[in-house]
Amino acid sequence: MKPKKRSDCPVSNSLDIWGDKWSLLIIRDLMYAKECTYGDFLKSPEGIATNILASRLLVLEENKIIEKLDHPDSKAKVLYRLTKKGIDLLPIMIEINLWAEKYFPIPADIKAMLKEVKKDKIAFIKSMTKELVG
Amino acid sequence: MKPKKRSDCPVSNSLDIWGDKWSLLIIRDLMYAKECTYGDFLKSPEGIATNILASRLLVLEENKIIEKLDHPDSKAKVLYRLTKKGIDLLPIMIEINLWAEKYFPIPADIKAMLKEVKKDKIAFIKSMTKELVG
DNA sequence: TAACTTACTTGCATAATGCAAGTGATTTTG
DNA sequence: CAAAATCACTTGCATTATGCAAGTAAGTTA
Repeated sequence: MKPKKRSDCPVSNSLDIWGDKWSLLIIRDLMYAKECTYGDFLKSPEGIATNILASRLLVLEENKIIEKLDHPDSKAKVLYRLTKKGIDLLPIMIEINLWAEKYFPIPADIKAMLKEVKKDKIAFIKSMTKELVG
Repeated sequence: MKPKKRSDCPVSNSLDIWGDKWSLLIIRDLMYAKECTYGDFLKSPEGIATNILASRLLVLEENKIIEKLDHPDSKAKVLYRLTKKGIDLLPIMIEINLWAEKYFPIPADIKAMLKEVKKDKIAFIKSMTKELVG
């Protein structure tokens, strides 16, 4: 663990963990899929480099945002999952999507999801959290 | 403008603009102060380097998150302000603070602000938006 | 008008990212 | 059951971004 703490600001502290171009995409994948293997992350459309993926996964794990699980089918595979701390990033992720929707063109499937969000944001978060925890 | 667009994902598109360790801190400063000079940003506790600050301000301006204004007192000074697009990042900023509050120790003044937020999030955003726009 | 601010730029060292190839432990296949 | 494939990474190296210190030009103050 590096002695990174630029200030007492909560925003700064948060960015010290996941404030880069890749971490939130890893977290996004886990929110959509609940469980991902290393290879699953590599398949995402943004095309993360494998060494970067390894280093981000390590930082996220060290900070208890994600955790590793044994894969039920094979010892060669590893499953990654969000912890509660990671799942709690969901409101941030949703607000990012809502902001983006206002200013960029958005894929139809995500637009449909955001329609649900806007009906009842709290209910949406609660239900998705339940799904990810369980 | 660089041809940066890693995917159609709204999260990815957003991170392409402000997904780094500094941009959201600049935006935070503008949310607290409404208007900042170049020197004001440099005074923030995280200690951004002046060349990095210049490059981030440029990217944020190119993406219409912030805008430059003439300083009323002096031609030597420049005022930076959030655009509506920038102000609309407020919900994200709030959720980051709320997440951080759950998992880190938080300065008392920010804690007090978050208490207000939790009383009525929508009202808080509306009133702060109004203040920043006006 | 000389000293000082202000908003940057520049040069250079260091760190992070990106790409291609490699490794060792499993797991599947012929 | 040995060889090929899969899986989760590492490693080496080129490129890019960040960080630091110093410099500069326009504008302001004493």
